[in-house]
Amino acid sequence: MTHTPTEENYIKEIYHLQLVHGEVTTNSLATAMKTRPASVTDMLKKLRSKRVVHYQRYKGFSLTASGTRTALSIVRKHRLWEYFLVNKLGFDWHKVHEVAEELEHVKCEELVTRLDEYLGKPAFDPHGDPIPNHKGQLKKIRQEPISSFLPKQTGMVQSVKNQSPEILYLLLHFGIGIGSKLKVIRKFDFDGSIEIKIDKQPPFILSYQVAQNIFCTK
Amino acid sequence: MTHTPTEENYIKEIYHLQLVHGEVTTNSLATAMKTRPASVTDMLKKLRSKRVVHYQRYKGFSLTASGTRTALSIVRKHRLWEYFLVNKLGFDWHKVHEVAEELEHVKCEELVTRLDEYLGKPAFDPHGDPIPNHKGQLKKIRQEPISSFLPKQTGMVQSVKNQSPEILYLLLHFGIGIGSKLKVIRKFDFDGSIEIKIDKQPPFILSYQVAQNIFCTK
DNA sequence: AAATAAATTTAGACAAACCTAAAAAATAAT
DNA sequence: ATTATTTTTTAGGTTTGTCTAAATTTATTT
Ligand SMILES: [Mn+2]
Ligand SMILES: [Mn+2]
Ligand SMILES: [Mn+2]
Ligand SMILES: [Mn+2]
Repeated sequence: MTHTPTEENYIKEIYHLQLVHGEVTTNSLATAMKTRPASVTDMLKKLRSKRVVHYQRYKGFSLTASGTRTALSIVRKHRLWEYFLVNKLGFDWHKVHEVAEELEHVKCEELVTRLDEYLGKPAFDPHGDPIPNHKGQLKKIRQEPISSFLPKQTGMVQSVKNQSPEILYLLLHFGIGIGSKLKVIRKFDFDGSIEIKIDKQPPFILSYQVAQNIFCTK
Repeated sequence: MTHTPTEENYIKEIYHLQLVHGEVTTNSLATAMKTRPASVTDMLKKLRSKRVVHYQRYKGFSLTASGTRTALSIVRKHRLWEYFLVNKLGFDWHKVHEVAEELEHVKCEELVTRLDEYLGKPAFDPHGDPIPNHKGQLKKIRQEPISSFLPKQTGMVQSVKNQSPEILYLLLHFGIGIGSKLKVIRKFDFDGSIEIKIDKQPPFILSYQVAQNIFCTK
């Protein structure tokens, strides 16, 4: 079964919303897709006819097994391209999502296979998100937000939850990236902000909003 | 001015037809685009309103200066991606056109610049066609079809005119690629076929149809 | 159990890119 | 100079993905 770029974007978004919130609704999908609920309903009928979603009017919807496989293959392409853009072309990590949003729709199995090989079959994208392998399998890593770490504890950055260009750009300027080792110096109860130290850099303060989004392993 | 992928494909095709035949007509463009003359007329009105073509009904059309610049930038992207697919990902040269046909529409100036840098600012694509530089300038090479060479003359392959996957695949199997040194052994007047020798390979015969399409420098 | 509010779907339209069939203009042939 | 042929354009429709406004169903309050 072949899908239009628009269908693929819907499929990917349904997958993400299911993963993050456990469920999707017409409204939440409309918000995520920056479109109207009526348009979502139209698309759901189309995706149902293509066996991508289970859907009964007024009763909700979810990806079928085959729809999930499709979603994973799109996510795979998206993240492989992001990896390419950052690690081969030297893009900053906050500029690649938008471009990968287009590249992910290029239709060519051989391209995905060769790109994967060329990149060395990476398991994580530049934002620390797992890249599904050719079978759709994901590597999982136990990780906690740095905001939950205690003073004197050290964590290694594994991923960033909120991936807006704004927060990624901020982290770039703090010198924080995937793999950075962060030591918690102290926490300020008043606003939840945290003082952080990176080796060979002066300590600095992260707001709670930012710290919540930096996921680390101990 | 921003264009849809469809508009871009029309612009590129108008450019090619103008280059190869000196002119374009509604019918020739319809054939090239695998669509109907009526659809071409619709698109011409749209492209005129976007100042891409000069167009008067029943009087013909041609690219404006700005339309030509746009065409060159699409050709540039197409050929850079082809170069990438062959020289970085290891694709065979007869499989890349179709994929580049999609990649060329990805909208990101920085991507083109970085890709160009990454590839070493190549001047020719895998089929020997010139890649416009960032200013839209093309390198030209004096070249003749190997069918016009005389016995005992040697030529170096610079480009292939007909670029259907079929002829490219055939050449691949003969071991002929850009840069190959071909020595003409003899020519058969009956059908125009030519006996060719490549160093360290047994001689072989090329049909006139094929020989006509292999362009070489002396 | 009604009434109200929220979520979802339907109805009807629109723009892009395509189509077929018919009309109009340009070109070629007599 | 007509007539015939070819080329191009218009007229009117279709499909995809979008929209707004109205109707319907479900969920929440009272
Ligand atoms: Mn996308
Ligand atoms: Mn990512
Ligand atoms: Mn194209
Ligand atoms: Mn080429």
